Amino acid sequence: MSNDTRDLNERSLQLLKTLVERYISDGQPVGSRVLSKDMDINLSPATIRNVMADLEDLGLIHSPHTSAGRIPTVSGYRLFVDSLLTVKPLDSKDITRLHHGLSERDSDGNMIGIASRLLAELTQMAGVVTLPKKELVCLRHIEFLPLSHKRVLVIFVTNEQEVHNKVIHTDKLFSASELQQAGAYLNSIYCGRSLIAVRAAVISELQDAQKSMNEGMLDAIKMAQLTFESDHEKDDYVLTGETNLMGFSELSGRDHLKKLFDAFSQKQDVIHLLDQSMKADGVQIFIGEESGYRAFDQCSLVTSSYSVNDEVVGVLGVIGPTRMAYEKIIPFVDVTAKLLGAALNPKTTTPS
Amino acid sequence: MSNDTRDLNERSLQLLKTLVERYISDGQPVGSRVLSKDMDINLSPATIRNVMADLEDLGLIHSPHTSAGRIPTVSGYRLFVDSLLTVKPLDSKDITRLHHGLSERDSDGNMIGIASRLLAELTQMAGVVTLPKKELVCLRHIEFLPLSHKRVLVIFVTNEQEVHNKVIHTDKLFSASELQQAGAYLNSIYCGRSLIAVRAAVISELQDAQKSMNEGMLDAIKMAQLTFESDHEKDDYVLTGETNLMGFSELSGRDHLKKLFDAFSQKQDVIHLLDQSMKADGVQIFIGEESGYRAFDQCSLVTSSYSVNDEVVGVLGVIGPTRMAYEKIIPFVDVTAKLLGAALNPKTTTPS
DNA sequence: ATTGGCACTCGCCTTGATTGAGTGCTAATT
DNA sequence: AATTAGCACTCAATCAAGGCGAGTGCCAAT
Repeated sequence: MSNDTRDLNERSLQLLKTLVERYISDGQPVGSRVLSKDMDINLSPATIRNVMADLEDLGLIHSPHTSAGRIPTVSGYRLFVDSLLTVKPLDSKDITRLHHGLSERDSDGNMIGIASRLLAELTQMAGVVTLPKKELVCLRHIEFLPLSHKRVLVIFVTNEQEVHNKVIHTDKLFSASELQQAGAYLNSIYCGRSLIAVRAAVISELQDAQKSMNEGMLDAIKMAQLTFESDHEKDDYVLTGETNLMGFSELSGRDHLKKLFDAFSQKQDVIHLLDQSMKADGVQIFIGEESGYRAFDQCSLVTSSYSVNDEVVGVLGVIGPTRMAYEKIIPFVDVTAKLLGAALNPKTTTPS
Repeated sequence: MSNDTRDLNERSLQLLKTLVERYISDGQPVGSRVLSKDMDINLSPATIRNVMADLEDLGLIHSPHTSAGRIPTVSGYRLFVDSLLTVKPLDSKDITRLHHGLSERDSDGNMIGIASRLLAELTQMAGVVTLPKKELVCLRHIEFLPLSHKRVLVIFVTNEQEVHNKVIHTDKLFSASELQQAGAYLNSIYCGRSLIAVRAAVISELQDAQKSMNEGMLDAIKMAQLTFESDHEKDDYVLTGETNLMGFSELSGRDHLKKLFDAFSQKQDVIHLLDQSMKADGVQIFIGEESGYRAFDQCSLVTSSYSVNDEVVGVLGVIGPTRMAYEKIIPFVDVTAKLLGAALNPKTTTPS
């Protein structure tokens, strides 16, 4: 038979849609009988069976065994979300919750964590939000405090109110006041620039030899170099509601669950996956094996990048079983991303 | 029959010990035959059976069903760990790992996290470490940065190098330099005192009305009050290696696992449990239902408080199935607690 | 093109028989 | 009096067989 979806007529698509919807809501393989009752058009089970046979040939659905109904394959889900889906408007309760949670007032500063918790709580699945990427993060304040053994505690604030800290080892011993001066100096020249820019500037300063710098300035630059030298704070994300995933029977095979949670704490695979969504803007979906990571074989990931000042700075999303209510999750993720972007935008802060 | 453990003679205890050890290593109910082969003293299975019947009457062991061997009850485990255990010296590899990980050099500052990870990794169970309690935490540095809308970002450093931050809402608008002065003022008077002490001092200052204070000082005190007013940072802990627990078949009932992980993310129950260990010093053990929390029915918790300057400041421990190798875990937790305490002690830092 | 009919497949559940590990009890032995 | 051997008994686990039912595929009729 053909394996081109163009062979599908309107009715077949409608049928596939109904089947996927039914399977998503019931979790049971759906047979020709129930499908015939579920469909708008009246068709006998026999006809349905013929159509389903075609859909199976196209690899859109399949039977777990001879005498069970059909369930969507990954391609089936894919076609469904790409072309058949009728997105539902957001629940008004959810909208209020999102607005309330993501209004910059009352925030304890950690918007990322809040967004993640909201995603998890309102979808009853796992919510994930990446930290905004560093290129877009600009330095607001930096400061040094002395520790024992020629170590120095660096505290720096980025964007509005994100506080970071790091311990660096210096060549020589500095007094508190020396360190304070160094901080003041660095603040005066680098404040407001992006971390990437600061790193570049620092390196070039050091290479240009010490032309017109006094020793204090040089020490300050050196410390800045130590502070920003590596990706001291790797790409990272906040993941919450993992436990929600334990409720889904399709994920609850023991080794499966362990693989999944291990992947969560390794972080690496999740990061790669989220990075891919970074490029495209708008909502993106990975269904089952599409992700390419074994641990997520039975999961779908609905993501959206979020932007500040029309520049993509991060990704957020929801992780759940492939059998999830895409028509609700997709707009939900979309809206959350937009609201988070707005909440992070310093210009747009609503006048009080 | 009697229900007093004094009825137990040496041989019965030896037998119980062997039984528990065997069950811990195999995970199977242990019968009279294997036990007879496992014991030092040569006894026939029949004799063993008689003794086991006594132990069962005392509630120390029980049969899951008529024709299975016996497994220890909670009381059985309790007697075992209290009186029968022969603790094994720590593996030398583990000692090196601990020393290496908890030496203050190379630390990225977060000793608590490191300790937790070490506990989890070396025991292959879950590791938990509470943050040091606040009474013992002293203020080292405080600083304010302006945000939009009359909000102020407070950054303060406690102990050596722990950085905290919080957003407070102020009555009026402050300039960056006003805030800087306020910070300098507060540093000059409160630096080195414990957070509790600072809070008390701030409150009394405010009550004493503004005797000889200028407006700047008053504003500074007010901000300090906002910063330290509540338990802004609740008792908290760092838990790692949760996924290790998914490997144990005895915990892997789906709802059970969910309850457990929910308890972990609620944090509340775990905190209560850990608080109890705070009082006693030295190693403490909760076996199965002893904890009083349903979620931990199948778990044991081996904890030890850790101290800085002979003062208990926190608790760490290991969470695993009741069937765990207590003879190794107990000394392990003990040593880790001592090393963490030493690592946190500012006086004891080894000279470089 | 659609539908009814029918044989067929196969997972699921129940039943029943078998096995084997382990017990409790009693009577014999030390 | 303590220990042991012997024996009947219990009960989970395993397996095979059979019935049930949902659902299919195909064919012939509409």
